[in-house]
Amino acid sequence: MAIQRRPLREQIREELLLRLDRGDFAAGKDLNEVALATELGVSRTPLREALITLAGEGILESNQGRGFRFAPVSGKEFGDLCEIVAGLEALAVELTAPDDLLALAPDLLRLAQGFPDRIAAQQEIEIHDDEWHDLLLSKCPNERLLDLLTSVKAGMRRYTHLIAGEDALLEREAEEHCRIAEHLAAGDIPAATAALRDNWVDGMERMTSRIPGAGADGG
Amino acid sequence: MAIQRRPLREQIREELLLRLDRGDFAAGKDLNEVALATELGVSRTPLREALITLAGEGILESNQGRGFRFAPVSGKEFGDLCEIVAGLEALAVELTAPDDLLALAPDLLRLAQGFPDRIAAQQEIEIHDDEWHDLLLSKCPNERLLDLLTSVKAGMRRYTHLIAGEDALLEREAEEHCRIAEHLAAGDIPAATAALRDNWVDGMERMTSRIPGAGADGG
DNA sequence: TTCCTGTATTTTGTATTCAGAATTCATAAT
DNA sequence: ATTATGAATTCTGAATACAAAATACAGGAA
Repeated sequence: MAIQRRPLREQIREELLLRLDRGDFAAGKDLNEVALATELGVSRTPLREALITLAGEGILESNQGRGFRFAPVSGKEFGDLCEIVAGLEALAVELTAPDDLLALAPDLLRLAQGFPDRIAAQQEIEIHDDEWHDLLLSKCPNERLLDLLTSVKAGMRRYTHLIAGEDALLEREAEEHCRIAEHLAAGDIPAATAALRDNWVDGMERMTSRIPGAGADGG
Repeated sequence: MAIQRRPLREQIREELLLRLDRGDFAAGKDLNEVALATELGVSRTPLREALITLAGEGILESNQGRGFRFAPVSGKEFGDLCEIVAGLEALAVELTAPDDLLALAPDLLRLAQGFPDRIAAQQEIEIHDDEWHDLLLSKCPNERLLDLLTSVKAGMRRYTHLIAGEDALLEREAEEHCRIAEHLAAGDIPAATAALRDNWVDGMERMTSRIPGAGADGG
């Protein structure tokens, strides 16, 4: 048995992200530290440490004297995040050895084609999507870049919930993944990164229409 | 008088970054929380909050039961960071309105040409360099991207100290800035971003030779 | 002498306490 | 009726207290 000793703040952070994924938190509403700490069975200290970490990642925002809250969704911010992730993922692909990309291509194609049934649960679809992107990046040697991507993507999750469950959009996503994989299989990395950027830009456009207060500051 | 009420953790974070810039901390050595807190005149609580924030930014690393330490320099990590900043800055330029870049070009050129005297203090030169890059990015509308850049750059500062004070290298830096500004003045944004990437790649190469344990993991 | 082991000390990680700010609610004045 | 004012309450931000882990050190055995 592998005994793991990890700081509470990390475990709490993960639990909070999980709950955010489940949509447990109302965006824009200040969250109560004592209530949350009690619920989690920890004291306020490690909870606050986790909250501060999440604030540093841009997932929460903090206001002096008023505590923390999950940042309200905003079309502008989602667009900003998409641009960033698009740029970073493209960079990660460019930094990956061409041979590795070539080796990865078949698996990526298979994964994209085996997109889960449209009936499948939202969560499952999102996990599948994440898996595809993780596989794509798996051979990138720049560890800091991968960390950064993970962090930025965590801040996007609450947006991707809004899109899930739309058949046409999912089909389009799978199709785009296939195209990217095909470019990689053909050894055409510039085309692949361009398609990858398009994938995120498309995602942004798909989303902005259904974000309350899209384009504007949101609130 | 503008009354400022900011959380201690933020002020402490800035102070720690300042001290890091001054080279007060021995990299790789665990830092003592009680001693540091006493020195700063605060309790351990907000200090630890600042440390956790810095750890989230990759500037510190934390080990269970052993506290925090400034991550030891490593050629590999510096290279990773350069690639990231190069990619992000190039992205920021691409996202800036061409008109804004055109308007910015003369100021950028002037600033690059007026590079401080080689006799000037290290710190002054670094500030000047930062100013140039800040001006370059000043019209980028993607706020999250700018935040991210600030954070990543903060983690690089302890590396840039190692290079300062080398005449030839500084001259080269100024020269590259001029070239980028000229591309922008000519409205050739792709050439400018390419030169910008080169600027960072060059910076990486300039540095790796003088980082202890360059290329390898550094330790 | 060197290496191991057990104890003392130091230092971190977490809980609790305290002080002050923000919010809420009630009351009074316009 | 509405708005302003002030007290009471709630909650955050920071300090202190406590427990457990890590380190340092001393003593003993090989």
